[in-house]
Amino acid sequence: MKRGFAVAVRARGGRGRGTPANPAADPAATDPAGSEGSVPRRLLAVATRLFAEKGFDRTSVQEIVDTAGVTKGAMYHYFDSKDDLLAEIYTRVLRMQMTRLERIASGPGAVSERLGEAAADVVVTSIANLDDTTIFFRSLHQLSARKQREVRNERRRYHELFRSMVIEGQQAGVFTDRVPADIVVDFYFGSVHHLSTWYRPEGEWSATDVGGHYARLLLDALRPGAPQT
Amino acid sequence: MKRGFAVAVRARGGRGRGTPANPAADPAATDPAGSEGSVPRRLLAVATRLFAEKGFDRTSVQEIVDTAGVTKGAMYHYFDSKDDLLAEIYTRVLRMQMTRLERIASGPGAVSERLGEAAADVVVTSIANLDDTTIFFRSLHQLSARKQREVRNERRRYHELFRSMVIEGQQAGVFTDRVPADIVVDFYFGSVHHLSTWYRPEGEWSATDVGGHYARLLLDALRPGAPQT
Amino acid sequence: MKRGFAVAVRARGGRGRGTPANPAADPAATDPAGSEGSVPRRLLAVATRLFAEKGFDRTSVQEIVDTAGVTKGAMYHYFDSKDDLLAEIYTRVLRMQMTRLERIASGPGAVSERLGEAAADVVVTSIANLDDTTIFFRSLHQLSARKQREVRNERRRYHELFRSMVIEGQQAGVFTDRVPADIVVDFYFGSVHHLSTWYRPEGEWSATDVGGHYARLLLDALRPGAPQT
Amino acid sequence: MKRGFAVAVRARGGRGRGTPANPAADPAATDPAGSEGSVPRRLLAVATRLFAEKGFDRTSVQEIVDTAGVTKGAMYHYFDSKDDLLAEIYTRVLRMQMTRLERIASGPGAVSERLGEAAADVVVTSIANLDDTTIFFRSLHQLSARKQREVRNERRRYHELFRSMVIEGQQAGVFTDRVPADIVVDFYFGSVHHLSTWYRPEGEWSATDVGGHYARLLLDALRPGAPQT
DNA sequence: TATGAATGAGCTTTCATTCAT
DNA sequence: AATGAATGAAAGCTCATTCAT
Repeated sequence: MKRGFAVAVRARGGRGRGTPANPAADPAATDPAGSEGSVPRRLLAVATRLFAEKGFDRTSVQEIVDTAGVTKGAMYHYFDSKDDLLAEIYTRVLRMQMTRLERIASGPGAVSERLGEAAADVVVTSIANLDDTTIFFRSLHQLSARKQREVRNERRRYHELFRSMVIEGQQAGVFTDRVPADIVVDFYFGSVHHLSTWYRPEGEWSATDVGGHYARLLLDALRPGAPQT
Repeated sequence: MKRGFAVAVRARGGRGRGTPANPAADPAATDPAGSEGSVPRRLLAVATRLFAEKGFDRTSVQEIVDTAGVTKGAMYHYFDSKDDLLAEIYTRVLRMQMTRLERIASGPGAVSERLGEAAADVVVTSIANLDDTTIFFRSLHQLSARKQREVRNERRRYHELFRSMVIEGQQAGVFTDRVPADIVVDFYFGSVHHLSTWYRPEGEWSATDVGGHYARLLLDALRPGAPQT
Repeated sequence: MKRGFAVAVRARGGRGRGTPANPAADPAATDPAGSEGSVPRRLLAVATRLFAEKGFDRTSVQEIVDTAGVTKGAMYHYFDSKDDLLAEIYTRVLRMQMTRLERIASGPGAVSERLGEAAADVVVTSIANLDDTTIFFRSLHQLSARKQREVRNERRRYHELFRSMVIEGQQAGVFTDRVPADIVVDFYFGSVHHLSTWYRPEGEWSATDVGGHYARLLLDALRPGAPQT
Repeated sequence: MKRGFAVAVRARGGRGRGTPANPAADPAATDPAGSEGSVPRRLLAVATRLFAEKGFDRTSVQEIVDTAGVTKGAMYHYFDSKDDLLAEIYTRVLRMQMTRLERIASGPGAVSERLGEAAADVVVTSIANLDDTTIFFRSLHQLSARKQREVRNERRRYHELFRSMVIEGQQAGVFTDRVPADIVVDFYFGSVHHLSTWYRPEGEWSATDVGGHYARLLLDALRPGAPQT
């Protein structure tokens, strides 16, 4: 994104379900479609939806600006390129999830409680921002090499923090160490990233249900004791 | 794929195996169908590698045929479209995985053994065909609506079979039913599909290692007994 | 067409209505679709239908051979090119119409009777071979320059013969010469060539009706006497 | 045509008026929209000439834009497709001819005078726009099904108006009704549409000559009285 | 007499981006 | 802060024709 613009787009729920993940930050809720928020905000919101729906490469800049009700000139005034729009979405998602994880990991309580809370929270957040989740796991390779590296590094830091809780529990004997912490983390986040391929808001389970079940599965898998044959 | 061609491409795993771009310069012309298998076979192999490396939309037909050492006309002689190439890859993967799962599920042994074997096998197979795995979870939305439906149906059948083992164990009391079988299955296959985002053949773990760990995590999560808080 | 093949395709009616213009030449009437007559005959028949339906440029050789139930190799065995197919159609039409006109023009009877018969006959024949008529007026420019010249020359001979009857009548005082014979002929054949744009076999008028009306209009326009203001 | 552009191209007749292929080499840049009218206007003019010369399918978009001295992007900025260009030509011709006929038909004077004037006028107009006339009768089937229907409907309205004059004369006894008015109209417009296949501006007759002769033939054919045998 | 794989040139269309205003 | 005409490169696909068999 071009320097000098503070955009701070609020998170938007998956495909139309407005489930703000951070409702406190929602300023004006009286926005008819097409004129909500500032121009860059609108562009980012529209791009997120379209990228999730049709994929980055199949979404044209023309379509984005038409849907946002602005012109190409306006878009190129705020963003360097179409890639920039995608990079901005990644930045926003990473920042949000990192912030939440840091708060939980540094909180009080036993490590199993903190890990459980973090595991459930990332599920709930991923569901609340299903479009972001879809884009995240599907469009990484469409980012520039430079930006891909940035994203991967940031992601690694996130995984490290999560992993440090697993290791803490293993060292304390609260979790089994039959499976290396690295693998546990990749195992779990694979499940989380794939939520967008099967979760439907109108379906049987709420985001909280799924968060609870996923956390349960993780914690139970880490229970010490004789392995299941 | 156009009717009347039996292609039977064998699964190929890793990336980077070069295919001469200019087979005209190939002196050993004793191979009647080019430098590496028949033309459609070569096209499918090359397309798999390129789609996994760069994504479907970023791989041009020109690039595919140049790499396979044929012309566009030849490609369109065997395949209806670029989409058809992708569809063929999906068909091949689905058939292979379904066949393996059916064999394992109908085998002898306790349900926990069969589930564990199936869980490990799908990991090993996914790693042996990492390109296929990458394409599978990333390119579904680039298939035609019709073909997408077919793939999803076939995939559902696969999940059903896997789920039936989970349920069998839950009813027998071998597995806990704290988490619904549906969610267990989606949880596990999320992890499996995402193997391609982190697994590196040159890394610390063999495919069998990972298969063992993943199966272990699944079975342990299903162990009956008091839940971990 | 390649030398050495006698094809002698019988005329076929417009779009499915088998109204052979020259029924005496029809040898075998027991032909299931797809195997009627010799290969070149079938190709010509199929090409005629498709060229009339979709236009020359929009009909692919593949489509022609598929419909005729043969392969491309077979087609190129009998015809030099796709253009050759079209040229053959023109040759056939021209020959047929010229033969008929020569017979009528050299017959007995008053010039007005002969002109009327010729005028009606060309209408009936054009309707009986509506596909040919459609192709004739629409595809001339798709012929090679060489073949175009041939067709135009042949056409000129045909017009000359028709015109000679008009002039004969004008000189005999049976027809008015208010309008030059040249223009009368172009005027009339414009109407005839356009039959294929409006005439429908299932419609109100039979081919004979239209032939009668067209001949009537021509003869009445040529009646001597005070002009209509 | 894309919404929002008013093009209003004036009708152009003969062929061969060259348009510089390389307007970049045009020093007189005071004309803000290129060397000859606005870009869409130029494209339409060039397309009309080329479609008439070589046929719609044999004229490539590349050829059109090169001749007009613009790029493909520019063309697709103003027109949805190559078909759209053709559709625009049809719209223009239909509108022009309808307007003229309406003016004449609703004018004063006896029906025979009005019919004669209309008959001569359509000839003169068709000759003044020979390219349009060529395209009109030859390319209808290359239009989209939707647009074809529109054109046919508009054409039917035109024919209806012309036919209403014939019927008016027949009912008044000024014209014979030996031949149904429907057939008279199709007969006459066949002749008119085919003008482009034989009329040459450099030839023996002026457009007015031909218009007079054609109208004469029509009116004389409609004269009441004993038919010519 | 016929096959059908393969060619290679050409087609229409899309699109991110620029730039004069 | 914003417009929208124009660019230029590349995309997917079609097709008449050839040729070894």
